[in-house]
Amino acid sequence: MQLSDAEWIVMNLIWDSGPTEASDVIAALGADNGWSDATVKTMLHRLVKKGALTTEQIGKKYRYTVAVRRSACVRKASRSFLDVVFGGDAAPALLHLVKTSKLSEDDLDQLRELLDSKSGAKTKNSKNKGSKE
Amino acid sequence: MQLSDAEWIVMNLIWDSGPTEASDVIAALGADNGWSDATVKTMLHRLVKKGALTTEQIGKKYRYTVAVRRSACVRKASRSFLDVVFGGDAAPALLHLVKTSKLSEDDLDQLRELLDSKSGAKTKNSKNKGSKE
DNA sequence: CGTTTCCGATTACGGGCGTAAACTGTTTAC
DNA sequence: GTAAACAGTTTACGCCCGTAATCGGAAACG
Repeated sequence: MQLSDAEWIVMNLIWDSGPTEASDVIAALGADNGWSDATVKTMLHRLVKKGALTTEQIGKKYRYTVAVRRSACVRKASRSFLDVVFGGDAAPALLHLVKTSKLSEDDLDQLRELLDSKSGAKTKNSKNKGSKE
Repeated sequence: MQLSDAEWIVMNLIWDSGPTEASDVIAALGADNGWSDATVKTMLHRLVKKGALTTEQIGKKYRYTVAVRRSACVRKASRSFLDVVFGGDAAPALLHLVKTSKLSEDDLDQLRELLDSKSGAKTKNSKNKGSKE
């Protein structure tokens, strides 16, 4: 599933909130993004058409429900980003992102753990590396 | 500077190779991407029009030279990717990318070092702050 | 009931993009 | 020097996207 920038905003909301009515999407996103009601409705419609959302009719209203897994879309977008900007090479991308991102101590710790878990099961502690290079 | 996917391919080549003639761009990218000569020429022209490339006439031929810094484009694309897909939150993005990427032991070590250097340990040896990314 | 109100569907429109043919001017080969 | 080759410029076209007005049917209100 291939989402445009604006569609990501809508999908992110519905992934976070669960099935949502159009009016709620409009309320939640319209003002914030400067979208008119019509614009939001168009996007919902297009998302249904492309299979990212489904509508179920609840009583007389419709609810929009995600039909694709967020993780799949994230994976696809990430892959595309890596391919386009970094030629598919993840390492420079990660170095860049880490360098340019604000990360909390907690974030850093989580990342360290993840790195270690990817390093065989060696559970080596990274804290004792050479201090300067 | 905002580059389309196809434009990234062209720009990546010229960033890597330095000033390049159209024929060389066509030779390097055309077959590989299934682009006709005309397609490559169109993209070069559009990149000039949008200010990403300049043409200098060397003798009777033209060379296309980058007019924007790669780092600036990478930064912009990364920012946009983070904003769109992860709501601007770098930490989940990094966790995801690390999880889903194949990384060599060297890559992992480099990342660990970088993480450590970002940790409160803002040691006074700030000699490597102007990294090029 | 008829009219207003909601809400989803249809239609619209300009711009960007991928793709590429056609045009034009210059250089080169016969 | 006239034709072929090359290279940059114009024009083209269909699709996606952001943005939105309008249509049409059902519900609610008076």
